[in-house]
Amino acid sequence: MFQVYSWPNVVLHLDGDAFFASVMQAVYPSLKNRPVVTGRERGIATAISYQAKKLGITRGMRVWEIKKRFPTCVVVDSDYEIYSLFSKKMFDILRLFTPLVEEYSVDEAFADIKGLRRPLNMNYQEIGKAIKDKVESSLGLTVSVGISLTKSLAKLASDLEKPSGLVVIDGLAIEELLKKIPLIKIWGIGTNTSAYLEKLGLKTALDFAKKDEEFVRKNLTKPFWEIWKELRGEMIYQLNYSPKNSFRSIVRSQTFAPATNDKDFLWARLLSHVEEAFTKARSLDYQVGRMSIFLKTQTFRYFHKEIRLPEQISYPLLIRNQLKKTFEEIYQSGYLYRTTGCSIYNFSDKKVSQISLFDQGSYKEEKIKKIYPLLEEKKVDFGTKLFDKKSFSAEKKPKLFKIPVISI
DNA sequence: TCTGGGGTCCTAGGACCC
DNA sequence: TCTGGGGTCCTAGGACCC
Repeated sequence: MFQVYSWPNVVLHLDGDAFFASVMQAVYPSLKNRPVVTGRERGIATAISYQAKKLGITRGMRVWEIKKRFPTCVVVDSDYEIYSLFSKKMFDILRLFTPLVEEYSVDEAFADIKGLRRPLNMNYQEIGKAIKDKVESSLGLTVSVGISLTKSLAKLASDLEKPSGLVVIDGLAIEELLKKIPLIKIWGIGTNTSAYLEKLGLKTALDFAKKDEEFVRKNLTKPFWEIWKELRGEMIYQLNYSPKNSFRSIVRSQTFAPATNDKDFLWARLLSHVEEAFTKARSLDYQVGRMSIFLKTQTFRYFHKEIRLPEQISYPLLIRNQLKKTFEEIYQSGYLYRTTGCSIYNFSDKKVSQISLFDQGSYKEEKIKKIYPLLEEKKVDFGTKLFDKKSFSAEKKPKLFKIPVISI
């Protein structure tokens, strides 16, 4: 049933252990071997060192609660620049062994190590060990490594003996591995699908992998068929070696406490999210083809609507009226809202887009472009109330400033 | 896990057209 | 005016990941 020929493909998964917390411990020796939590600036535990996990601290726990209940725990601000520096070093070390590296996220990478046994004169176990040792000794933190026939299997393997684990699963060992894995632990199967599969009588990854194709096609959609194949040792997910420097969408959102139905407040937050999203788009030289805005209520209802854009744009000022109109459509006074946000997508590259001098919209856009830097500096928001971002705190309601109307 | 913020991909079904 | 059938495009929404 499973792929038994040992190594049709060899995928290595490298995963930093409690990465953000471990980086902090590597950078600040005083934190070594101590319970450490990052995310102080947000008031919520983002990453938790293994020592802190032992105390019972979990992701999302409030910082005040941690300080109160676990006084020995050190809570620090996140430092994404340091994380990304360590991330880069980690990937560079992996590249000493093979150029075929996919940087999957800041703390995870896949590598194709097929065919390296002979040139390195090591078996796959030894190659994994060499990579792991090199990363750990160079960076002063631990990582876990999984090696198997597909990405999905390699990911399960790396997770099996965390922290500082090294697990190699060849074709013959797949069944033993999957036996131990509950459905929810499979990459790509979340709470909904695992609950659904349990209803159909399955419990483990092995139960799922053992089902025949007809069952999978009848009961599940394509993404799960792919996972099913991957678990059986058939490589469906190819590695992607191109650096991640493009986006299909950009989201900016913020949750505040307490929830509110203050319309001016919500509108102002929303506008600043739109500005932020477009600012990032401009920094990438993207023009924006589509966008939507959303509100989430205290009871986790989600209201959102797409805004029709007349053309590809770079500055949201052009569509401020539609924005306002759409906001009015989704805002209902009967709810308390906890989150506002905006999403922009359908990008085109500004450099290659055509700008016609006779095009009314583009002309207006050119004009806006000239005055926009001034506006950004002053945080002018064209006739509505605006919040100074620095004075904004999720805990207390910010002050309102009245800004004069400017027209162009 | 009582829920922060930033992403990706897939699919059903309505609108519209012939 | 009613009717059948099929294709494509688009949007909302679901599910999942780090």
